Amino acid sequence: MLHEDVVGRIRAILLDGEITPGARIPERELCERLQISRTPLREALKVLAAEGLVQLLPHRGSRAAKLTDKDMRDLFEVCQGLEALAGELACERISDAEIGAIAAAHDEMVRHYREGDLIQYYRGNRAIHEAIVTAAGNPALTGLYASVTARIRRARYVTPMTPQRWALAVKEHEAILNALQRRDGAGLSHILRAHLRHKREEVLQAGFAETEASDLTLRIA
Amino acid sequence: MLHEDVVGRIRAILLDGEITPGARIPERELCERLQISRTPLREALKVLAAEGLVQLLPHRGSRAAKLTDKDMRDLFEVCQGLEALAGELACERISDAEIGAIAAAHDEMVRHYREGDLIQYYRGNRAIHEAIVTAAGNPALTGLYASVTARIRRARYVTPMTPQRWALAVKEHEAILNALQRRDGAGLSHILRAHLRHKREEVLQAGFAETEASDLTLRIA
DNA sequence: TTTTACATTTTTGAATGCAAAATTTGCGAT
DNA sequence: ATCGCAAATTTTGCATTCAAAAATGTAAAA
Repeated sequence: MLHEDVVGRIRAILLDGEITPGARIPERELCERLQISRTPLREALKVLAAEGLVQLLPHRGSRAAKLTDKDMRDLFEVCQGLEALAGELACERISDAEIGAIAAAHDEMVRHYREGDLIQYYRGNRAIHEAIVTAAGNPALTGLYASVTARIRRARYVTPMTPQRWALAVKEHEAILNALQRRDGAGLSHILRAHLRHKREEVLQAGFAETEASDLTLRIA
Repeated sequence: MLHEDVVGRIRAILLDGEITPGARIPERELCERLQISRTPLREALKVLAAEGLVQLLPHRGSRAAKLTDKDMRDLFEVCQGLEALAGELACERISDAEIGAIAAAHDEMVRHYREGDLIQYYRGNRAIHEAIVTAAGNPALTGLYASVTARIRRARYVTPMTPQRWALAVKEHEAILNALQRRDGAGLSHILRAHLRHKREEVLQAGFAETEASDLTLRIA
């Protein structure tokens, strides 16, 4: 009843950016806060280290994993590959109902775009990508995807979203939905790669930042 | 000095099949054998559970993860996707020296094929695939690939290797090397997918087995 | 003879304790 | 005043201990 939650709670703390990348993770403090002893906490930290969210230094405690630019590029590449694979598989297996749900989510996302609501747009965007991965019907793939996106998201970088980029992203999403509806696996795979590549370029251009999100910037994933 | 090894040693025990899939993992026994207390052992088991090699049942201990046919199919699909991605990236980044090393490994593998040495053939085969993934120069990808192949390998299934299949595999490997030498990413990606698909078909046709490897059968990965 | 209820044993999950390593602090010398 | 070194404190890693849950075994009743 204890250990299962602990991993999730610490993961949430890391993803929320409450402990910033590279910062030390104070065992005693977390123990008090979560009202647990060090044993389950340390077990959880080992698990998170295996996931790549935490870095364990022998006799020097654990830190929130600090990702370099190279690490981010690598993760984006893998994310791209996984999404491309998911897209192909999804086209073979997705049901009409699932396509309908994604189409609905897409329309809602486009509405948020028209309203200029970037936060809701990103939320919808993420939901669509996750739905495609889920539609692949491959739990192993879903798990790896979740792990990779978690690491990317944790990086807490910010990127300016220009009107041009935003318009391009929406356009690409139209193509994604279209390919999905035609169940064109190869096509979808191709579009997803381009889509992710564009996103990656934004991110790497922007670099990392510790600043909070302002009007036109937002951490994405 | 303790915990780092423990995960590796237990992983080795699982990969060697010393604890068969589905079997319970006796904590006390392993503690005595590894000469450690339960704390680091349990930490290691949690890590391996996160990797998918171990299954944790609340208040019922841990078991070596039992993979269903579906699980295997899923893992093969992911493996395919990762290798395809690795192939593309490798073609962009691989050095002439690395290509040379892979070509040498390939020639050696073909020699083992000609000699009918299946065990050495598989060893070489695996080395080549790993070299391609490494050549992608993406540690995140390498890590995920290692995790997926470990889970597949651990399944300890056997598959009969017919002369036809073997010949096809070698032929495909010729194509793989060729695409790599031409740095034809798209082509390599395509070939690797087909290659893995064939391998998967063998495996799923054969199903799982607990029997030991005989002359013409061998567990592969 | 079979089944069910209960007590015992075993095993798991978490807390605490202890030794070693690292960081911090304080003191003295230059 | 600053640098260096050593002692003290903190923190980490592992072992041990303790409580709770599950498995097992036994006995009694149908």
